[in-house]
Amino acid sequence: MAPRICSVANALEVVGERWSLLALREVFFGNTRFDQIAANTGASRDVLTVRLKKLVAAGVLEKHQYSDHPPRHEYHLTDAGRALHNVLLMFKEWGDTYVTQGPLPLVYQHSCGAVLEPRVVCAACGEEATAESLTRAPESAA
Amino acid sequence: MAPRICSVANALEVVGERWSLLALREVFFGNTRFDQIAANTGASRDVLTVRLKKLVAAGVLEKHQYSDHPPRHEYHLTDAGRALHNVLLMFKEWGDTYVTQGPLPLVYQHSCGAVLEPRVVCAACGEEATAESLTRAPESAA
DNA sequence: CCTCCTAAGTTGGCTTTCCCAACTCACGTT
DNA sequence: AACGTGAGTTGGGAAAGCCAACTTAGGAGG
Repeated sequence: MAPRICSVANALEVVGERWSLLALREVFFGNTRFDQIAANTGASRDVLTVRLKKLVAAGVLEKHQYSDHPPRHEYHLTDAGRALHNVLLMFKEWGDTYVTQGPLPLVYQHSCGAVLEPRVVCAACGEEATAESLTRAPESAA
Repeated sequence: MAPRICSVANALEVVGERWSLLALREVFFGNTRFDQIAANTGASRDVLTVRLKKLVAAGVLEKHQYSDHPPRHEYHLTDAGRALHNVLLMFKEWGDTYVTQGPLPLVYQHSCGAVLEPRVVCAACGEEATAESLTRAPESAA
């Protein structure tokens, strides 16, 4: 039997390798340079080189040269990269709840003033989208 | 410099290895047996054995014996496992939008009747939680 | 009873990643 | 001239992953 065709699997092909998401986390934090990313993630430099190349090739990051002499660059998020924020947010929420011990290393405040408690909802009705509230739509292929 | 302490990193320690999330996807789909998971993910059996053990040890899955003679088991989600649905949903959404080519392999319908378009919102105000709408709260450690 | 079948792994051998530390290279800076 | 910095490269060993075959424990069919 061939493995299931699935967008989760497709997404993981692009950003599922070790360090990829942590590198993106750093870029979201504004740490856009190679050495910063290396230091803050803990990834080894050679692997990080490969990961960043792949993320650029996949259109998740863009390499910007911000100085000609000497040549210096920064990595910036594309639209696709920015869209990964939700993934990171869900990982953070899950890690906060089920893995991290003691005080949380980071707490977000939403622009409304409240401490962020993220919820995934259906855009149409605004109700929470839980596993139980979802069924396969007739639009589904295969 | 030591790597950043972060719940995303902590979460990835638990479910960030290759095949872990795909194995969980299968359990969400109701494919709770070893051979089903192996077939539908494409993971090799030895690696899958290790992953499932780790997920059980981490409290994400539970191994249930559903037959004594012969001994047969199924993997079931714990609360922590169920909470990972949001992560999978965000990966699916991102993969659908930025990776998967052609017709989507799976479309969800929400219980409200609409095709699911998931949105991450702040539980307090209901507004979308984007990267720009978030700031570090004073509650944050370090 | 003997053979086939299924579930759930194990095992052996090989290939690919990963990690670490050191090295490079092209500039600046003092 | 010597030193520092950003951004990788390189070499070598350790760890993880892949595949196919094997095992174990119990049905089911003839």
